[in-house]
Amino acid sequence: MTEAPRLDRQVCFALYSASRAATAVYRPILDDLGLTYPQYLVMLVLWESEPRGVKDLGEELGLDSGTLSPLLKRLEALGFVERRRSGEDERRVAIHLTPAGRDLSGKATGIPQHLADAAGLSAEELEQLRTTLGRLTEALHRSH
Amino acid sequence: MTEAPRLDRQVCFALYSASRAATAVYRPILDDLGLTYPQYLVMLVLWESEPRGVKDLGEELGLDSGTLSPLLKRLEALGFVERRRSGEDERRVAIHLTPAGRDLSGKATGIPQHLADAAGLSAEELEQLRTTLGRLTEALHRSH
DNA sequence: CACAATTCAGTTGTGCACAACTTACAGGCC
DNA sequence: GGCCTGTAAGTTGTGCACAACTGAATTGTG
Repeated sequence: MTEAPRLDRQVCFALYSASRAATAVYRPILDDLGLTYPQYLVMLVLWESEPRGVKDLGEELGLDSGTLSPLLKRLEALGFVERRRSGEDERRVAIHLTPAGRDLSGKATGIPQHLADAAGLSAEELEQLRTTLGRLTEALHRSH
Repeated sequence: MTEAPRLDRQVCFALYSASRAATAVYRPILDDLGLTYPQYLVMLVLWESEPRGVKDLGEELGLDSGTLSPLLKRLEALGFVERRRSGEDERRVAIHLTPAGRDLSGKATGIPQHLADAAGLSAEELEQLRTTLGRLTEALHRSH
């Protein structure tokens, strides 16, 4: 009696749906800044500390150069970052914020609150969700 | 004192990371079946009941025809589904399973267990996570 | 019946993800 | 020094997501 798994019982589908729904909530807000969601993530990392190498960004976000290289070119075309070959190590490209990129940080301040407002969950629930997801992601990465 | 949001405090990033980590766990398993993760989701829906229209599938999965049309063509090329124009309503395309598509269901039986094993969470935690994510997705959709 | 509005699937274009590969550079080893 | 191994970033190709649009078929309304 082999039974096909059911869609509505899959944690994986719940994650996939929730993730897409969350970026959909962010999309119109980020549109105002001229950013996509992955570009916003890169900016978040840079706002914490810069310059950063491509590999460095990749480790922070779990993305490889195949995703980041073109994304960073687009951010550079938008005038938010600058890519400079490192002098010490010619292999490395240091990603610097431009003044416009730094300014964007202020406009992005209230963005996470939008998600919290739209989420329909209490602050504790959101906090617990974040923690659980963190543990889950860790475990999934360790598993292969 | 406008402070830039921090990456590691964002529920949205936690969702995004966990979702990608989960599909990464599924990827090698689904490779054996010849499916991508979104293709697997479509098959899950069809295994529950078929034939289904494109719009019908889209509502179930939260995907539009722009995503589904080419995906279904690939599933047809793989020999797992057949697309037939409906007789009653010539606008509609009914997606039928082929025998090969039906057979695949058996091979997919154990897949969700892999995620559960890799998750490092108890059954209750997984169940609670699924429920919370469901509520979150609902609320996010309602919010716009 | 006529025809306007709606619905369904598909197409086009952009931007991720990710695998596989390439190129350029760095550092160690003989 | 010459070579070998490893590493950083970039390129290519495939497959989603999703917005915007197209074209065909159906439904609603006068």
